Amino acid sequence: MVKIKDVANAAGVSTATVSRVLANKPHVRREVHDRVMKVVKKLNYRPNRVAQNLRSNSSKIIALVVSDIENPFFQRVSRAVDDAAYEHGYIVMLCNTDENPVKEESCLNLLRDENVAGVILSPTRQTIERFTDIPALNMPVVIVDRHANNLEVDNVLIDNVQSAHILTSHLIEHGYQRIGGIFGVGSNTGSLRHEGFMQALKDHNIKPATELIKFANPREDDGFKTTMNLLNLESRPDAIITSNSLLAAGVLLAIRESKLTIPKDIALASFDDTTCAQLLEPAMTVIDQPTYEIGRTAAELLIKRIQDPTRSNREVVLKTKLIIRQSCGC
Amino acid sequence: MVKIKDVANAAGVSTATVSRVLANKPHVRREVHDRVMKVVKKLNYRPNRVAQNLRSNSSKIIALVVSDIENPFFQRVSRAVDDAAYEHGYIVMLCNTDENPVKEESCLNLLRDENVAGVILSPTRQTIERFTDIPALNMPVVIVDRHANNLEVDNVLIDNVQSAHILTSHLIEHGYQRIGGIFGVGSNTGSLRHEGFMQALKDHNIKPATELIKFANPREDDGFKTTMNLLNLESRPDAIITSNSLLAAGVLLAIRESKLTIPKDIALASFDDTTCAQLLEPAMTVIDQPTYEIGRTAAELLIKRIQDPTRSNREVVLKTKLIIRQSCGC
DNA sequence: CTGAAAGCGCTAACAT
DNA sequence: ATGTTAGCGCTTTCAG
Repeated sequence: MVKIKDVANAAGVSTATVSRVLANKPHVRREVHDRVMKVVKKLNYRPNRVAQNLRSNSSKIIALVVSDIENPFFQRVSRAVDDAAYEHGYIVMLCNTDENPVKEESCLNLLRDENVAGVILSPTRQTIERFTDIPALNMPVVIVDRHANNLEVDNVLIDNVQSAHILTSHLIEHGYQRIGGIFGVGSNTGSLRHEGFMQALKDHNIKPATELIKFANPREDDGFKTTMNLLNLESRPDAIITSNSLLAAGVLLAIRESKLTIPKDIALASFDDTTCAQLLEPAMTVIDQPTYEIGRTAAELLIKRIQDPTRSNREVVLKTKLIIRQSCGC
Repeated sequence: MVKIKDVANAAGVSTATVSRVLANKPHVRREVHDRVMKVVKKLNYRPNRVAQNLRSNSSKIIALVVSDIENPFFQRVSRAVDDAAYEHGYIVMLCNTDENPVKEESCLNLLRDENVAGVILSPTRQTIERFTDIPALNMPVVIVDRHANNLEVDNVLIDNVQSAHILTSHLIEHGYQRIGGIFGVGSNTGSLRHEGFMQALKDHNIKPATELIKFANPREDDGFKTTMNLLNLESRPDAIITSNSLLAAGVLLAIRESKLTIPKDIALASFDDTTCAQLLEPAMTVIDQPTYEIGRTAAELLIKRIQDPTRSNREVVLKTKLIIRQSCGC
């Protein structure tokens, strides 16, 4: 492993000069600069990032902490974060919290111990509630998926309440009356989307059928079980809305198991436009979130803040889109 | 930021003792041990991992380098790697190469500069061909998806050739004769699966229709375009096999665009059992790879090697499973 | 414009 | 059993 001292010796300068050259600092004679660079190339020297980090207290790693690594939403976000990071010379560390506050905290601590430059966090509900912990992290944080104005962080999100309202209203306006809803339990987005859902019912003077409104672990199997219960009710729903694509998959499976037909017997609409939502027949009506944009924006906000910690905080709200397909009979 | 010296002072011992206590080293009196731990708790001391890394030349970060972060296969693998890493106190860094050797090399170099403990790599084809570079990395490497016996690495893989053979034979044995194939270009698995495909045709005395056998970027849009070409041939295929789920999605879209029906007009079979493959109607016949197992095995092999670098290298071959569904009319 | 030297926070010989 | 001390590889004053 060739180190800065080797380069300095070979170039006949001090390590300080090599360091200056590599950091493109001023006050180095052109001739010396070139000589050093030549040696760097020749020896194939690469600075030890760990030593740089320890000495200068700054790293080129950003972290992405998500609640479910297998949710297509976060997959697309990761891709965007990775792209943006790579463009700026950062690499990304990915952590999965499984919506578990203990795991989340342990993960955040570990990241701080590694002195990462900053983190993009999709916080669990509990974390949101004791939000004051985040400043204690003492590093730049961008929060995705959740409004947090009284905090020294940037955030990027969509209007979950409004989006759920639009999706629900769409169903109502096409004649559905007994609309069931399955929302992610313990997740921020789940409860916000529930809120929009309820509001839409209210705005259309529909009395919510509480037995049709459920919270479930945002995964396929729980979506399935919950739906089976709904379908076995005496008066089953004529439509179901879910707060993410994993739940929707479970609903679909349950509907099929029950030999019902979409949209004739029951309609289905969900958040997140996945490939699968398009491929299904009938294709699914969804709220499309700008997932790639969310990830890229978060990464760029974070990198800007790392470069200028005094920058004012900002909140970026991105627009969603209702994509109307055949799963609700339109 | 409280450091080891603060703990030492508060406990009335030297930093060496604190270090010993924290590392659970022997030769520390019980009483001292307890006193130190109490101070650690009280001050909420957490060792700086960067300093530890620099000094002891060992880190608790493992890296996962994949060719396409959005491929469901790697998503499931990531989850497994993340789970295993977390259990052993490691965190994982995720890098995406887009099957681009330049990006891959830059990424690998960066990881070495960060002194990561080891990397799980799904190498690009080019890298495989100039395989000698990997030892130069000078860190433990586990290769997934590719056999590499003359190299000081562990690897975990499936039998791609055999799996493709099984899938192809299944179609042949159900009467399909003009079988098209779309394989990922530039990817290892793509060419191995192509090989198994060709072998199966040969073993069944079917003359391969070369105009039906294509290599494409393993993504939905290229799967679509390639399929449109195949379907517009004078004598179109009666079945199509793809080497991954992204390509299969494209094929499906193209078949639908062409108003053909699966499996009546054309059959379809693919690698990777995704939720979508199950949800579709007709559901898709696939080769199911044990993705979670692959990721977990890779992570465990890596961690074992990190802990014992002298361990002999090994290759783990995991079994795949043919899942027969309705997309090929059985 | 360049070099000498201190030190980031920690671990591991080597003493005692 | 515990303390002293010398670095890990780098950046950054401070002198010159």
